Amino acid sequence: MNIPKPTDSELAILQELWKRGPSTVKVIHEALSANRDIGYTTALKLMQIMHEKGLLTREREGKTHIYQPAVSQEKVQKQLLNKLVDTAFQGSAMKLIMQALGNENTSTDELTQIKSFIEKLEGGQNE
Amino acid sequence: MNIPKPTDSELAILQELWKRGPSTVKVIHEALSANRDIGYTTALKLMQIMHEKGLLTREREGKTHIYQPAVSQEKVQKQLLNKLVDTAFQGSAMKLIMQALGNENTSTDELTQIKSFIEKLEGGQNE
DNA sequence: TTGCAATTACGAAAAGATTCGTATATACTT
DNA sequence: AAGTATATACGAATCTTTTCGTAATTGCAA
Repeated sequence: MNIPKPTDSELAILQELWKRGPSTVKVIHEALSANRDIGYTTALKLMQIMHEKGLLTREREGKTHIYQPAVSQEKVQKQLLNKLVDTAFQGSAMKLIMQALGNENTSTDELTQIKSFIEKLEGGQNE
Repeated sequence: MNIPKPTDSELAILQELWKRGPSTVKVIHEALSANRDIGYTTALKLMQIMHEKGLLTREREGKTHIYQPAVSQEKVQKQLLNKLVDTAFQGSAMKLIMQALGNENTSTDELTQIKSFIEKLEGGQNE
């Protein structure tokens, strides 16, 4: 069984949960409010829907619910990345990587990190 | 004035136009039909909307319209990539690149290409 | 010019996402 | 036990995207 692709709002909520760990609607609502105007019940409803969809798990704790991501950050990143590669880069991860490298000024330090990561990959891939 | 972010359907149409060059609705509809069920007037409407939004230009040619992308593929790729970096990778292009590298099996050949691209970047960035 | 086939224009329905108001439930305080 | 504050549940309005049916237009062929 596969998880559905999260919408933009849902992704924002997942980000907060990955960052903060298990949280109440109240906490997430406050976090989202820092970035944009959003009513409490809007946040609540979104999280309820995400729970129905299987994106979040929850547990009762007294009168509130404690929510948690039901999916790992890595898995969702992978999902969104693959989709972008398919729809915008003709399925070529390399094209995407080149664009990403060219886009912003990645620091020389980061470039070095990436390079050594590639070298590690090259080592493992020789068979 | 900035172009709006294309939706998924719109992106699919842009891809066809980038690939094929200026095309009629008929041609694009046929191309899309290869991948999914879509009515002719649906494709037409999408392209009309994209024209209104400024994503496509068009020109009358007898009784039909010839459509063209009004935005470059690279610009749209950049736009979508930046958005993904922001919303899913905490603004870190490096994280995204590492994920992309790890994800699929990029061929050793491609890895080499990427590495030499990085070296070129490093060269230019030392100042 | 009349008729036909292809194309466009338009409007509105359907589906999905986002928003929030109001009602209900819950636990704590007095 | 009653009152209060906080949280949840629910339903509906709104907005965006996708869909397509129907009507109008266009150019060509007879």
